[in-house]
Amino acid sequence: MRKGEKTKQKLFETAEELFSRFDFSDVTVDTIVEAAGVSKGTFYIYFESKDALIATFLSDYVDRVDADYKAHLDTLPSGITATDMLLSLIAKIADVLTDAIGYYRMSIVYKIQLTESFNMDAVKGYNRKLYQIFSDVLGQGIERGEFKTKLPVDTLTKHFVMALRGLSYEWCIRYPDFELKEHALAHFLILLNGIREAS
Amino acid sequence: MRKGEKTKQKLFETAEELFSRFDFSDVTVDTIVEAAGVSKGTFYIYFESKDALIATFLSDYVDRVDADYKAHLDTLPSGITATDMLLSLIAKIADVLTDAIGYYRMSIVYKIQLTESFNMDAVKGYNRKLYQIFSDVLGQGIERGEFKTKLPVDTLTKHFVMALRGLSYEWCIRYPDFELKEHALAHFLILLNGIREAS
Amino acid sequence: MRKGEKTKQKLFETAEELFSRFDFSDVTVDTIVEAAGVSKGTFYIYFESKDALIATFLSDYVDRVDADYKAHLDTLPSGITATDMLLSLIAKIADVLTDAIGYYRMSIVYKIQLTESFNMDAVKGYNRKLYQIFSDVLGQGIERGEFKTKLPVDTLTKHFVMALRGLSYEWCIRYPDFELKEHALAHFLILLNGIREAS
Amino acid sequence: MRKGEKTKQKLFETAEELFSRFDFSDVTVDTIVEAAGVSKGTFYIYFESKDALIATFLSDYVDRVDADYKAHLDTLPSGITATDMLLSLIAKIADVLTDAIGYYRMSIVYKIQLTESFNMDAVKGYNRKLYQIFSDVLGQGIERGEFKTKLPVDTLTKHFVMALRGLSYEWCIRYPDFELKEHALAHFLILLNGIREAS
DNA sequence: CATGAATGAGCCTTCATTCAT
DNA sequence: TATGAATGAAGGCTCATTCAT
Repeated sequence: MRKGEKTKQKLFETAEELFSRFDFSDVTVDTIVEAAGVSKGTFYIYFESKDALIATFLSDYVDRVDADYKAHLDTLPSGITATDMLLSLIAKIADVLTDAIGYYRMSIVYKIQLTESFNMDAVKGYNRKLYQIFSDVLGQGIERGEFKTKLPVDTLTKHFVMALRGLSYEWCIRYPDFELKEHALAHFLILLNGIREAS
Repeated sequence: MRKGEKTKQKLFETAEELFSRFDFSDVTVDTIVEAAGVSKGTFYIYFESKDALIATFLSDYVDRVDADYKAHLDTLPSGITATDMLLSLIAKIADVLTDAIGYYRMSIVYKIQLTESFNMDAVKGYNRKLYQIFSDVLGQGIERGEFKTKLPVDTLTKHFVMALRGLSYEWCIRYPDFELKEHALAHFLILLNGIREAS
Repeated sequence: MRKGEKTKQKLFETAEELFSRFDFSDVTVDTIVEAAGVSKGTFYIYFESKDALIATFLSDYVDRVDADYKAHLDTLPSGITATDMLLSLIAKIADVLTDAIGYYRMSIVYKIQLTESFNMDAVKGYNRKLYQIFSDVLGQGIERGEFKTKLPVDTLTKHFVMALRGLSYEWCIRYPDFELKEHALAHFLILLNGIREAS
Repeated sequence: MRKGEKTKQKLFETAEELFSRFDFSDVTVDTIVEAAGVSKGTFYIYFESKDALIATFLSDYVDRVDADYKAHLDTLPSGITATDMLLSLIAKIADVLTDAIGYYRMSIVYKIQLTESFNMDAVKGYNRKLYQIFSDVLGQGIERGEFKTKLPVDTLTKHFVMALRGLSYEWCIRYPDFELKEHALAHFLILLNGIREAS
């Protein structure tokens, strides 16, 4: 727990910082250890390989972001409609992506998900917290009769999360010519409209 | 002109085959020439660089696919509703992606779009043929009063194409646990529902 | 004598042009044949190798330049002193180097002489025409009692030609901060002063 | 720090040895590491690139040689004439070139100076130690009235250093048919003669 | 005479990983 | 725990030369 833990943490934080600025393949083990001020051998004491480090990094990442979204939802007044909750959540997500994460970091996450090398179940799994959040809100909307669609909640959830992903992806590849928040809100208005009446 | 063209084609086809199975960065020039049965020097007679080959590959790719979609639309009976046209197109696209292209190849295309190294304007541009196709169909739907939304056609088009991209992306990263066609049809039903009434 | 000779000449002239602008090693056989508009195979019909071409090129070169100097000397009035003849020759040489040949081409010649790969006897041999010219002029100066030095003519010649070479070399490596003509005349004034009296 | 330094030195010395026998472009990194008995990767730990190695090599080189000349001059008795000092220096230089450096290594230095790729200012600059040495001696000669020329010291210095360069160059390209020491002394006698009287 | 497709050794460089200390 | 020297396979690319047509 002493020195070793500290060294590992320093390495990890240094890597995080570098990953947020450069492509994974452009961040070499040399770069990391030099920036962290430790030797190359030390790196391999704490991480089995460069890939293992990347996997850990991404897992951590997603956890933090999701916790942020959950916290936001908890701040909303209880009397609000499901539609407004959802739109508020979308706005929040757009803000986080735009301001806190940045298109570059997001691009990396998307790219990594397309690569088989890493086990990214934590990130893309249906069990991710974000799914739970969407599911909760949509469930409330249905219960209250706000959404009359006959589709089951978990199906709806999948569609909505997927739409979010589509928007984010679009933002990444069109950056900086794509206003994420504006497009996202417009898009979800269509979707919400689509589930308001029984289909 | 005979032999040379043949060799170039052999190289290209070999590369295509390898690209469909491995990551671009995992397909080396050495791999290609060995598989094609020619020398390394020969490769550089026909392709300026590895990157140039990749760019050509992707460009070719998108062209073929879009032409396929256009052809499909032309086979539909003229009396069909815009909604049905669109759903038929979606079904066709899902089939093409699933059967002809394959999730791996598609992953590559998505990944490459997240990389700045290549000029993939041809692929991601709003002027891609696919946009035109969606735009045409949606325009007809509005003219005929089938879609009462007040959103302008080109805005709608962008949303629909984006949704398609979101679906495809999801399919790529969930493969093989994601029924593209089924999800896509369901998703577009929501979207179509969302634009049927004036919002 | 027909077509073949023409092709060889075209190749040679193209090469000459390229050699005057780029380093030998930067002029590839590909460059030459492309510029000459012939195929690579053709090149090897007329020249045994790239090196052989270079050797021919340099030989030709020196011949032309020396003939130029000789011609200049023949235009001088017969009553002129040996000192003035020599200074006039030096001025002429400086002009030719500066205006007709250029420092780049000259650098190449100097460099090639430092390389064993080519047989540059034609260029550096004591039998080069330039030696003869200097020898003639110095001989006249001694006969007329203009130069009282006791050194034999051919020794003097070697010293003078060498001094010329030193000046040219200096010019090459200091270009463009070295006024060749001015320095050369000043330098030869010292040398001429040095052989005017018996030593 | 022990082992590493040793390896770097071994690499450097191996390179030196190879550079003294072959052209820079003929000495490949492969050649060097094989001769040094280390792996290719090791080379790049200690030298940023092949060019960097060459630059270091040449810089080192000139430094050593100049220090040698300076040391020699300091051994001369103080009562000696400037003329004798200079001739002694010339003799020393000729010896060093002939015995310690060798015509091949010298050829390399001359060749490299004709190449723009390297920043050889250290070698060819007027501020090189050798210039200072010549300048000092010539200055003394003028002060003492030994040289009555009206040319300023620094002009004289340039002419003399240039003459030395011309001699060395001649030696390089005529080797082994050129007695450097003998020719150099004879040549400088002419030059010294040329500045003894007011011109 | 001429072509141009094909060769392949060679070049410089990178980088994840190992291991003796 | 930590070091850092050493590795070597791999990468993309060049170019003088050959040879079947």
